[in-house]
Amino acid sequence: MARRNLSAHQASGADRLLERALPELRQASRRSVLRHALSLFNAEGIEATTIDDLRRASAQSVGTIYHHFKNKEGVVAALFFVAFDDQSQAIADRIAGLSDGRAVVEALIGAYADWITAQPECAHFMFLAREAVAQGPHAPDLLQRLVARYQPVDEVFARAAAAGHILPLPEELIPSLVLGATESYARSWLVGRRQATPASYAKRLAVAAWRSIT
Amino acid sequence: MARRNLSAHQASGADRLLERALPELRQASRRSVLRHALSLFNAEGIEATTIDDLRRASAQSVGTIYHHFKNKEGVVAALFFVAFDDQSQAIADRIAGLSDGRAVVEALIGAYADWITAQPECAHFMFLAREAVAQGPHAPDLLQRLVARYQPVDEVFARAAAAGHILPLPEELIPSLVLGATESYARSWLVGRRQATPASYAKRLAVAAWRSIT
Amino acid sequence: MARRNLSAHQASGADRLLERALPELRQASRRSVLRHALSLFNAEGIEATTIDDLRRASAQSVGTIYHHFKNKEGVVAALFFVAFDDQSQAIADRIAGLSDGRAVVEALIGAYADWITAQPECAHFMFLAREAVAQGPHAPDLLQRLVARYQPVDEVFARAAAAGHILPLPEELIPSLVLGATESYARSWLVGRRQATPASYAKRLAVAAWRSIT
Amino acid sequence: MARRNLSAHQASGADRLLERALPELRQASRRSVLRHALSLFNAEGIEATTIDDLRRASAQSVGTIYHHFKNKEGVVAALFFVAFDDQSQAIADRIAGLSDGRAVVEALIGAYADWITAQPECAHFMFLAREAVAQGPHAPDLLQRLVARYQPVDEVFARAAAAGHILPLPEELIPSLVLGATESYARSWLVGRRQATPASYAKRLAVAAWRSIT
DNA sequence: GATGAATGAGCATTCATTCAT
DNA sequence: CATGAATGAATGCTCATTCAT
Repeated sequence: MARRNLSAHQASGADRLLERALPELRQASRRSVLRHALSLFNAEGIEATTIDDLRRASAQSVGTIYHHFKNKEGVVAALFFVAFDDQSQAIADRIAGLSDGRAVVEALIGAYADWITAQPECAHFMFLAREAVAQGPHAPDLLQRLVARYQPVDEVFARAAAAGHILPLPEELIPSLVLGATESYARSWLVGRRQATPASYAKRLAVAAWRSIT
Repeated sequence: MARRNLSAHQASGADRLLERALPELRQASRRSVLRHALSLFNAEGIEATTIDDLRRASAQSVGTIYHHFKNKEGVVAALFFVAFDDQSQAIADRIAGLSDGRAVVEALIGAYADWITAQPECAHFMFLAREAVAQGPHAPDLLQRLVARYQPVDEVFARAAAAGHILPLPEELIPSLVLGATESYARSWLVGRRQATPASYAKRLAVAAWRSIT
Repeated sequence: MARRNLSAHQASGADRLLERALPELRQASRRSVLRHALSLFNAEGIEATTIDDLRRASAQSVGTIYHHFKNKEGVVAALFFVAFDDQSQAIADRIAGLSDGRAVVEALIGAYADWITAQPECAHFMFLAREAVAQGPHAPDLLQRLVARYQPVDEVFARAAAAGHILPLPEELIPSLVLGATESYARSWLVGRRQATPASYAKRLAVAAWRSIT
Repeated sequence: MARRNLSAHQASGADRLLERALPELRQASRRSVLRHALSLFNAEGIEATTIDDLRRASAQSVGTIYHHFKNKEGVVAALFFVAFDDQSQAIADRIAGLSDGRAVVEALIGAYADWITAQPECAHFMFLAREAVAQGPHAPDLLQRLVARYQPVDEVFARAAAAGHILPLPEELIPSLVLGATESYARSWLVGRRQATPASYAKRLAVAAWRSIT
């Protein structure tokens, strides 16, 4: 059951992320639960991590966990959205102002690869939790955020396609062509099957993505 | 909990696959368990499916399931390898005799997309079970089969790289560049987020893959 | 879990009763808790109603509930005695001044049936809570009030028995003979198994009660 | 919470009843659970009795209890219906062949009072569990059995009413007039508020019942 | 007095696995 | 070989109550 221990050397990455997301002092117990949930979910798997594991690791009471998150599913969702939103922000920051297709592809893949490399714990957890969140009661939240994240990208691509700068591809195929390879490599790296960081391949992945749609 | 019902119109696909893999008459009970396990794992999730669900659906006794598969993990692994091997065979059949890089990419992606389209239940289950198998006691089996499957492909790519027909890319990056987009699209289609079959995009995915490494 | 909804058309009955019992302005929060406790206890059952349900419905804080009622058992007891006392008053009003056995039976059954018909919510709750109160720390309170309520009736019956107007029955049997049928019918009506109100049968029940002891 | 301990001197009554109902050797574990459930439910209350109490008292495993009864609610229902059916049989035996209204009233009240006196544990539990069963998933079972039990009685009363031997009373009022007093006294006796057994008053209760409807 | 965050013992129930028949 | 009754550790979750602010 145990996966590669991602927490040792990058703990501070996730810590900083959580402090960014939950800055208030009164959120300390909330943050403690999420911080340790991240490690445990990654190390043991989501289903294999019990509320009691969470309680013990975060030094909070069961009641407090349920008070803040309502549910085990609520802990998963809260953590997922904290990570998702941070990732979205990183992407938005890098894309802001760009209108050239190629530049957007580079920015998107760069931001994605860099964020995953900087936040391997969160990134790994996002792959773990994604399907559960997409099938759970927070599915609408996820959908709305996905639309918001990719809207600027979609618009640039639409204009690039209209201008003939990229191939006239079916719309539902483009996301896979652009991000499929990066996601695939990131996934492999996160589970320890690859050595070099996604960030180190960002350029090549961006070039390949651009070539695959032009 | 329930995912898109994959079984209705393609039941015969998985049925035929299982008959190919377990042809003997005495394997009928084994086959029945695997057949219904496939549906249940896809519909409810692997962890959410209980041995008792399996017993009820397959009309076998608990004892029989344990006799054939040793434990629940054994059912998952058996089903996974039946599907994996069938997929490997489909790929091997299509690649056999090819030595041109481009032709191999087309064959590989074509075989992969076609197989997934023909066996959506098995394909979906493979995505569900992959991490569990890769972490479980059958990890070595999986590794060995992966090596065997991709050895011919790797050799062709190595020669193509040496001949300068493809870019001199890091070896660990190539699988993601070649199959990442296809896998990404297949995953989305299998959970119902895409309409057109992977098979229908096989050509375009192959072209994109080839362009991304040349 | 849900019982027949008693609250819709008779809400005002219980509201008036509570205003009679807790007239002071500062009792508003107390009254609000009791008002909503009545509905919830009837709808969900006493044990199934949580303090948090009470808090939400009454728009009070947990602390306030505990301040006023000490604990959950205290809410039950307070509500029970408010209802009990109102019912006792209705009976006392109707019996006052009567000394004839038959007239007392008619008055008692009439008052009882009328009160239950006018206060179905309170009456239903009294059946729900009675055993709990009789076994709890407020048992002496209940006993004392029961004695006080039935003392005038008992005296009239004792004189009637001495005068030979009613049968020489064992004392412990009389309450059941007089009120058993009315209580039985009221119980059935309150849970929705009978259509006509207890009040509409009060006359017949009184006649039957009188005949059963003469 | 604790009620009067009914079990000490009458244990054998309930034991015999359960052996009548579950005679098979293989039912031993089932019977043990029901036997101890009866005592615990009566002593502590149904809601206050935990599955773990049942497990400990009956010396069975949790799994066995759930295997046999599915639920805590299932234990309650099983016990209720064993008692109910035994009571129904006692009534049916006494009523069989009677066609005279008065004789039927006497037989019904006699059988009822005698059974309660002989089976105070079961009788007490029936009062405890009745509403829960009537509201739960076994409500239809209860309804059907009630109809079956009282059908012969209803027919005799209908003929007696047609012949003018009893008053032309509303049908929904009759059960309360006939059994209300007996039920009321039995209830009081079972919780220890009365000394003399229901059986010892059966005659008087029957006379009173008959007078109340004629 | 009023508030509501925090507590943690306790509960019903599940389920993979065993093993006597 | 096949069966399915029996097991009991483990789990997610509830909820009455407390108490610092």
